[in-house]
Amino acid sequence: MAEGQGTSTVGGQALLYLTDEQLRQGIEAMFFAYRGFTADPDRILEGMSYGRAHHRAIHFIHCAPGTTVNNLLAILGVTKQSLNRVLRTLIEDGLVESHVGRSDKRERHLTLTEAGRALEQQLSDAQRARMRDAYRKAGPEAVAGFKTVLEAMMDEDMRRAYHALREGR
Amino acid sequence: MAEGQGTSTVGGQALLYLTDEQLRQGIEAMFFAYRGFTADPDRILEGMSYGRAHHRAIHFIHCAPGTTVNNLLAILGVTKQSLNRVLRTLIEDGLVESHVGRSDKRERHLTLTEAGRALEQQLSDAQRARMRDAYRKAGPEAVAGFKTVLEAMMDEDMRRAYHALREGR
DNA sequence: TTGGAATGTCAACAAGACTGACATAAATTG
DNA sequence: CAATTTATGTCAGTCTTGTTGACATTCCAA
Repeated sequence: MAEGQGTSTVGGQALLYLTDEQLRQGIEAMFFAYRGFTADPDRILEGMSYGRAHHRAIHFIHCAPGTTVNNLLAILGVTKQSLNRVLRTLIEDGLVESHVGRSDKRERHLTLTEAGRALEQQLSDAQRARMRDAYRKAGPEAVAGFKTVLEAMMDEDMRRAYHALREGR
Repeated sequence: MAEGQGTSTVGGQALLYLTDEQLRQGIEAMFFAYRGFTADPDRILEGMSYGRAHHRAIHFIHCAPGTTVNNLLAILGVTKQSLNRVLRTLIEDGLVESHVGRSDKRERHLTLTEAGRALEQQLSDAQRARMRDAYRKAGPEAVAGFKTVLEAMMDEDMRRAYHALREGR
């Protein structure tokens, strides 16, 4: 049990006394942890004229190869104009390929090229390394709790997107 | 124990078999959860010509009233010029007050005005409500694990800042 | 007392988000 | 078949928030 976190048991169910101070602590932990979470890929990307936006696109194209622009838009939660700028540079630079859809020719299906996969690997290696270290330090029960809380924190539609990605694999 | 998370016990210590896929899952959970985490304050701020940067400044000035610009800079991890723009508008709009330091006149000490405290309250109410719901859904053990992993994910200097805030209260 | 370090401000610029308008091509519907 | 809707791409302009460079003020130490 975490220190300073009041609990009691009513009808066999543990309850939490959540003070504002405890919630604030969680909010700040989230803020600082997210900075750490993005720090390594950011460092790699800086100087190669890419940013976090490119990283996100590359990540999700890797996860769902052949995904459409519209699909990616929904996952990333940005406008098509914004995504398009990023995709254009990635395609120009030969990291992403865009193929006209077979059945629906309006759609463009996006995949990583060999070079794209190499960069994806480099970025996700760095991010996974930090994640792995954190998981190791914290231990398996903490990791399970971590994922449970994160999922509860998502909006409904993001939770759907999150699970959809998982099932698609 | 979370599903699909292999564990074994060696010398009394639980070990994790962390596949790339499991780590990726954590990475995506972090991405989607952070979106949810910032969604409510973002909604409140949109239309009042403030953004996330203003929220962060207000949050940490509230936590550490009388803090200096330099101090805030270290916590937020941005350049002083970037912070200054945000502070200037907050001061112009009467949400933040800046007082020249007594002992060191180079320093400016920052505090929230009444109006600033009101906005802070509104923003953090929204964010805490989401946090509280997530904590309730997940349960006390999950919350403990959540905080443990987040802390392990921070950079060393952010962890220091995080603990310093806690002690200062 | 003088030069450097610390602190904060102003100006200009870049990345990446946004909106709105519009073009094109393909699919769908009446 | 004609009209509409859908998926995508593009241009122009704006906003937020990050950056660097230049500079003023204040403090401190040699």
